[in-house]
Amino acid sequence: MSTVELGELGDEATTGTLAEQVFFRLREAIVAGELQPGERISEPALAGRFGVSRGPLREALARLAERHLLERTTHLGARVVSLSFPKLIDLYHAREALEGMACRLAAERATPETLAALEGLLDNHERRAPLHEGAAYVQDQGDLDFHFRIAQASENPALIPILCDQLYHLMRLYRRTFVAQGVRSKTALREHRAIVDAMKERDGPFAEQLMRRHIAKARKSIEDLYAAQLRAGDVKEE
Amino acid sequence: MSTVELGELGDEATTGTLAEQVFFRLREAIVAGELQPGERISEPALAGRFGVSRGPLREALARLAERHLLERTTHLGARVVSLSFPKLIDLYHAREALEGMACRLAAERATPETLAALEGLLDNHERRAPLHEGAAYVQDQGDLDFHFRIAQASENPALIPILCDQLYHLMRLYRRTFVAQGVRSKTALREHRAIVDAMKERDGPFAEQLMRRHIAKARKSIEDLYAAQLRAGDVKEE
DNA sequence: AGCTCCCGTATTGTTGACAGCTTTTCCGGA
DNA sequence: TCCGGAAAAGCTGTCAACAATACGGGAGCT
Repeated sequence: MSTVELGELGDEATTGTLAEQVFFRLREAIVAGELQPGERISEPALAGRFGVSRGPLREALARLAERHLLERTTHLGARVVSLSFPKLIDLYHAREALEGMACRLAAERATPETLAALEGLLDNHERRAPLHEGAAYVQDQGDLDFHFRIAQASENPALIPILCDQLYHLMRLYRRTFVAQGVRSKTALREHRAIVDAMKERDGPFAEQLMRRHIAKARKSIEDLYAAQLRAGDVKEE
Repeated sequence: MSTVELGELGDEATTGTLAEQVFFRLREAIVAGELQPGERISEPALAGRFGVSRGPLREALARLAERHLLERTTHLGARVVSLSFPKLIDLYHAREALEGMACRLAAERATPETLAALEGLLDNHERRAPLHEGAAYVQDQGDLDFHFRIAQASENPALIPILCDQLYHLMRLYRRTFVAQGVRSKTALREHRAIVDAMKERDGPFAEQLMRRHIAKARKSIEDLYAAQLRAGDVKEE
């Protein structure tokens, strides 16, 4: 139910301390939209819902706040992070930098098997894409899978946590909320192909450049969408 | 005692909940070297030292682990993160990507006042540099100040926390431990000048390129140092 | 009527104690 | 002397209760 291909790529672990379990379950609840963005969180209520005491819960809250999925205010409680177009655009700037670098490193380091797996991933996407046309959900999930699999292939323990533990889940949250820019599905797949090709040629700098342009294009399409909605008055400026 | 110029740039706050205070004090203790890298942390001991109960302390531990200053293992406790050359090199790769982007954004967005302040900062560094030749400590602190002031000037709430809340303190920790690569002081200052010049010309892409080369050069000098120590057998490979 | 002040209520912040796991130590045997 | 195992000590994980603060409503004053 969670991912399209293979297993999870993050730091999941269904076992361990209660604080850990609550951390994962709560994160999933946020990303899945069970707890709406901006919604206030009641500690006693959540503790009851998860069947734990407030101790482990507060530990989980602290961790999630550190990852910017929650915002805590002293004596006032925690709220699910609130979303906005400007924040999403900022996120894409960070992704452009980080994933570009990750792509360069992955191009230089990834094993042939990893590269083949990446290509297989794209084959699957291509095969599935025409099936439910416009159903961008699967496609988007696949897109995230592709991006963060490259992050892992960078084998850089400084980049991976930032991309896979922080930005990845924020992106999932945004995808769930600001749906359906699946318009770029077709051309995105083509760009993914080009990236993998560059990686197979072991051309790190070029792979980085392609990845950066790929993400920058996605950002621009979001900026356009934002500008349009601004003109239509659909969304408050801020 | 803490910074060379102006006030702190992070998220400090001496007041608030106990958990918050402990978080800041413990982070400072780690970065300052009071708690040595790799050292095990006893919750009762630390709780006693800070005069708080274990509840708030554990919240602080969870947050610090999220920022990779601690490593926690179930039923086994927390350890201060252990340092290594490869990790430091990975860190520089991340910085190259992130600070490059931050520099580009700052070049496009920073107010003339901010740019002037940046130049003033460099003037101060230049004035102080020859005073205590080789005393790279102040110089290094100044270097970090410069870099993370640019991060703030990017005005990107996705980049700033990563650079200023996570990488900044890790860098301080490494500087304290793997001392004295102040050899690059002179040329680093020149490169800083060039970066600010590009920013003043509002040439975002060029400023980014300069920043990336600047950080890449620093990384390479560290890689050389590492290779030399490897040959000398000073440090275990891993 | 509207504003201010005050009090009750609910929620967050914090504590101390209990349960389970890990490690250490100590003792007996080879 | 060295090794193995069991008990004990210490630590981490968890809980329920206490303290302090913020929110909501009503009375009283202007």
